[in-house]
Amino acid sequence: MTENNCNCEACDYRMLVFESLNSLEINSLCNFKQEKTYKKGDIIVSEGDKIDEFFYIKTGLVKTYHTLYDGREKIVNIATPMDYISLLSVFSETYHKYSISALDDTTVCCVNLHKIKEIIKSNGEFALSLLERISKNADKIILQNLQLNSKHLRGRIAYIIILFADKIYNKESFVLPLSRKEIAQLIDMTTENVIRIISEFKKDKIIASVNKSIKVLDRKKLEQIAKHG
Amino acid sequence: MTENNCNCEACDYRMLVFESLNSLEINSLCNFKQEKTYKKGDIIVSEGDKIDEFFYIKTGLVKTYHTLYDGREKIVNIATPMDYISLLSVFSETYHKYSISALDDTTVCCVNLHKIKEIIKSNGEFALSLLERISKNADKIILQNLQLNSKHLRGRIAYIIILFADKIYNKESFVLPLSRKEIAQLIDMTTENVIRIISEFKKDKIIASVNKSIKVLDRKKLEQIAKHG
DNA sequence: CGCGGCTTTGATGTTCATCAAGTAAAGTGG
DNA sequence: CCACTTTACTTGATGAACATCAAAGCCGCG
Repeated sequence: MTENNCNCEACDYRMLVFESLNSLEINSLCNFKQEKTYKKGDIIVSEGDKIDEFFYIKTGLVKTYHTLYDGREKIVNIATPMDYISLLSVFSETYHKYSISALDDTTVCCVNLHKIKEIIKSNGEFALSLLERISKNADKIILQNLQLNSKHLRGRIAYIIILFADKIYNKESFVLPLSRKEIAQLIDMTTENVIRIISEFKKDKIIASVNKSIKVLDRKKLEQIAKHG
Repeated sequence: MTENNCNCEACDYRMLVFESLNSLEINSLCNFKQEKTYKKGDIIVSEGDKIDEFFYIKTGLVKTYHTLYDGREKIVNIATPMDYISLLSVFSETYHKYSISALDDTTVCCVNLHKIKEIIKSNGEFALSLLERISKNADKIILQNLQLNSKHLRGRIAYIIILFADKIYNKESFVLPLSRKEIAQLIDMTTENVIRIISEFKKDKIIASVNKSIKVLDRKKLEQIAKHG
């Protein structure tokens, strides 16, 4: 991980994240933030770490995951640029309940949490917009998990292929940022079955795939499996 | 459902929910709220309803659930007095994504959402406390689902028996507010298997149970099953 | 008092995890 | 850069966990 600093007032992301802050607030915030860059695979946050920063992704991709008592890891969310990656815990807990690591080279803006809270207290407009964004994020996670759990394995695989194609890459053809094992951890199944089902989809000409590259061939069928599988 | 009004400034729940509001704010809010009472089984909110109120439970018990495309229902949360039952959607969506119904005779305080947002904007202290409470709630739901899904059926049943004993009734002996079918919908399994496993627990003297009453007999064993089952 | 929904138990079948074993790929140290 | 180790990927065979189906008793309610 490396750190560097930047000018918040001129920051491209200001509009997207802190649009309701005025120049004064932005500048006062500027000294309480750090931009950090991580390499693919780097751990950004470990479960149990003290929470004292509020994170959002500027570039890259990260996974949020939780380790169960027996060592199994469950991936809770994949976050893309502009997402607040801290989940909700930041405002309700003192220690992180989830670990976060980089799936790709990633730049994160880390803002002092105490300072953020100060601004929430003094700027209600900002408080509300934060509440809205964080709510949406948590809601998405809850609903997504609910949907996934209601499906058979084939349906889950179809679901996440569509999710990556639509929500993350906006392309019918992309390179999966996750290993088979990580896909398994994301959608609650075994690595073996992830592989088996991807192979089936290939055989059935629903997708094409070499290693981690995926190309959607039969969109309609994939959607049907995602829904009814 | 019946409605009636009450004096917010003298409300017992004020401290717990709106503690950071001053007399002026409370009184201005008072005209924008309604207390409603529901009978066991009544539907409080239906999926698709427009969101224009913010709810919290004063007395009783409710379930929040989502209906899947094929008609199956998944229970997302059981809310007890003082809980905000609107989940997060209230701040991020215009239409409810979940239905809410009363598991018991229930009194709900419904506050005009527009008014709440106004107060959030003008009172940062309130905004922050709301953010904290809502975050905690969503976090609990996410983590609870994650834990449940990582367990076998016996573990799930043990888990929710403990949950009801500890978090809802604070007693080793209680009457389940849910039917077998609803338990199944809460912890993702079939009604038949809920029944089977409860029967097993009875046979093994881990719990005693007649109809919907449950009494924990072997706490240690139950906890062990909840963890490792 | 009969109908529909909830509960219960048993028998059967399917889905999925586990185990095993082998190949390919990707780090690691000399 | 090559042997070496480790980690990821892949396929098949087996068995366990769980859903589904069927059938019957129970209870509340119009």
